[in-house]
This record gives sequence, C-alpha cells and structure tokens, in this order.
Amino acid sequence: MKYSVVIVEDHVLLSQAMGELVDRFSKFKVLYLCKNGQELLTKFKNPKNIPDIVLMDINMPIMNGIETTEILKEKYSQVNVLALSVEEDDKTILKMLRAGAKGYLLKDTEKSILEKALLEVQETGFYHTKDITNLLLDSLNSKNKSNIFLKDREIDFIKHACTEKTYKEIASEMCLSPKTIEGYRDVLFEKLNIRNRTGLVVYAIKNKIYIP
Amino acid sequence: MKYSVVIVEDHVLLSQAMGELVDRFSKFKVLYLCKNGQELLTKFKNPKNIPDIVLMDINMPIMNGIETTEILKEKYSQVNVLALSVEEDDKTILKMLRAGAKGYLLKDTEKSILEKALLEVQETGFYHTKDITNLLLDSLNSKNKSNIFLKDREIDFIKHACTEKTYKEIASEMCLSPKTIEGYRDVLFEKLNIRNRTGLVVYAIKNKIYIP
DNA sequence: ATGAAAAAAGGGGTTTTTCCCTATGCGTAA
DNA sequence: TTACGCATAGGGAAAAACCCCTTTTTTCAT
Repeated sequence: MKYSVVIVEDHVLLSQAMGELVDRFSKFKVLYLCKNGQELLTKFKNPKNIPDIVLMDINMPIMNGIETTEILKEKYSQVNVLALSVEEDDKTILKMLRAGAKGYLLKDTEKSILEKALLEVQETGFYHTKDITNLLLDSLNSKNKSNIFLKDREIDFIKHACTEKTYKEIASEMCLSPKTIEGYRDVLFEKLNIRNRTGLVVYAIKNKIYIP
Repeated sequence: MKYSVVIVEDHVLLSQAMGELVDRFSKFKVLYLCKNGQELLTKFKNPKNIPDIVLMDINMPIMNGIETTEILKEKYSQVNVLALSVEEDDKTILKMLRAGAKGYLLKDTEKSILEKALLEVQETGFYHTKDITNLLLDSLNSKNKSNIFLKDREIDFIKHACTEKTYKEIASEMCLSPKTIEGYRDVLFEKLNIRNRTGLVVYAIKNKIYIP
C-alpha cells in the first residue's frame, strides 16, 4: 500500500515535475495537483481526496501555504504537511512551522532527501534538517532582534511614511496632531535604531510592512 | 537521435525533477544538471559537454541566467537557450531575451508545452507564447515609461540616498560638492516625478537599483 | 580652437525633519 | 486612592531637505 501525496504549488511545471518524481518513489503515489490552497480545500470536501501528505509551496496566489497549513491543522489534522521552499527567509520558515508544517525542505534538497523526508514525516510525524533545527533553536533561545513589537498604529504610520507625504499630511490622514506623529516617529527611530525617514522606509520594505 | 539538454538551475529539487521530465520526452535526453552559470561554462570546456539546448533559470547565485546567456551567445552561439521563469517581472524577461534566449517559459507552463517549446526552439530557432510576444510588442512600440535613462553617477547617488547618510555625507563620499549632490537630486526628482527622498528610496528599491 | 552642452558648484531662502523636553487625560493595577 | 504606564500633543530650536536661479569648469563635436 502506497501513501498518497497531494502537491500544492502554483508553478505548473515544477508541480508536474515534482509529481512525476514522487510517483516514482516506491512507497508514494500522487493523488492530484493543486495550484493553491483554495483549490485544495475545495478538493477536500470529498473525503476520497484527502491524502496522507500534502507537499506545500508557500508563495501562492489566492491562499498561501501558511494560511492553508493553519486550516489543515485545525480541520484535517491527520494530514501531514511538508513545506517546500523556493526562496524564503527565516521568518517565513518559522511562520510555516508555527502553522503546523511537519517538515521544511530547502531549495538545495536532493530527490533522495525528498523521499526520505516524505517517509519520515509519514512514519515518525516530522522531518527536519540540521539547518531548520538550528533555525528553530536560534529563534527560541535568543531574544532575537525581531523581538521588536510594533503596534498597529505604528505600522499604520510606517506605511504612510513610505509615501511622499509630509508628516503634517500623514497626521491629518491619521486624524492625529502632527506632534503625535512626531512622537511615533521618534519612538520608531529609537526602537529600530535608525536616524531618519530613509532608514524607516528601507526597514519597512525589508520587513514587508510596505510593499512597493 | 535525441537532442541533448542541459538544465541550469540552482534549486536542486526543481532541477532534478525537470531533468526526469525532460528525459521522458521521446526526442530529448538530459546530459547533466548545473547549479549556476559558472558551473556550466566550466563543463563546456570539454566539447562533449556542449548540448543542443540549455534550459536556463534566471535567478542563480554566482552567475545568473542573463550573464550566462550573454556569454553563450558570444562563445557558443550554436547552443539554444530556453529561459525558465520562476517569478520574474517584465524587465527581467526583456533582459533575458535581449541576452539571446530563444524562448521564455512562464511559471504557468504545462509539461506538454515544455516539450513543444524544446522542439520548436531546436527546429525553428525560437519559441514564444502570446504573452511574451505581446510583451515584446509593448516594449518596442511605446515610448515605454522606462524611457528613463539614469546615468551611472545618478545611480551611484541613488544608492547612497537609500542609506541614512545626509546629502552632505553623500557628497563627501562621492568626492563632490554638496551643491552638486543637490543638483543630482533635483534632476532625479524631476525625471522620476517625485517630490522627496522617500520617493527616491521607494523608486530605487522597486527598480532594484538598491536592494535592501 | 571654439562654441554649445553637460557637469559641478554656489547663493540664498523656505519648508520639513529631527531632536529634546514637558504636559495632559485616561485606564488600571497595586 | 494613588501611582504608573501609555497615547496624545505642544514649544522651541538646530539641522537637513528642498527649491530656484546663477556661475564656473569640463567635455566634446565640428
């Protein structure tokens, strides 16, 4: 008896290629391919379409891998999610693991490793490389730089600060006194260890608070 | 006789999966896989390693697809390059085509299309979908927004402007008078239709002049 | 070599940003 | 109740950014 696998991945060629790869593994068979999380959940309405393992990409339109994994954890917890990274940063990986992924394959994974990972996820409930384990330890252990908590109002302000508006204009759009805005700004400069608006803009874009 | 294909792609899993896919096409066989352009050029030193077609990713470390394709056009013009997009914008596609790629496969390509594309590239010298053709027409036809030509010195300045340095500091780093720097800035504000440094930073990042 | 164009630099003024310090109202935990 | 934290907001001043317009220097084609 083979374990069933569903691949959720918006890149069609990669998806089909992965499909053929997995289908050749002796212990696995591909049930079907999906282009995004929404498609997957629709499929799941028929219990016959619920596989043992979901091989999940993260960057997808409509419903991304993180959201989808969260829903699977809630509603279909018997399904094991194995995340597949194309080009992700540490924060995204951590989000994906927190969402309930049982393993995370980086872009330098060999196909033999993929087979091993699928097997381990199915039989032991998890698979993690040293890289990922180290990342997890780092994130737990240290009061990681990213212990920076930004309040909603601050994030709001940052988004405005990435436009060409003056602080006065931002104040009026946020229905606050210009002096309050200056307060937000000063607090952020302090928190983020920056000296001027340019630094703030770069920070915002780097951390995906503002997407240009 | 089968046509030989080499896959240049830093994502190992995708590379291997694509390899198996191509190997199953009746008229093609995979010679070997490469992780980047440098590896490919090293391989090419032995003439036996020169294939009919190179299936080329763009985003790669060490030597990316565009640079590599340019070199192939010069030194190994008999080799046909078929570009494979994972997540690219119009400008990158155009650069790749200008570099000499004979075709460009978008992320929504089916495997049957891949086979067709490989065949057409080999037998007619090019393969382009409607999407790409339209893109080409657009770029030729219109005095596209991106008729904005930035001089080297301006680009230099923009990179500095994305840091937290003051204009005075930038001037001293570029060995120019602060007043000259102000001149650059004013010209750019005019050219790019922006009003302040924030706009400049966002423009720079959006257009990959400055990568945060 | 010379005149036009482009690059570099300056003068001077307004607006915005940045910085530091203080003050008020409001909820809530000791 | 008191006291503390927190969001909001203000005053004042120096620095930087922005804007317009002129001058000098360099470059380059004819």
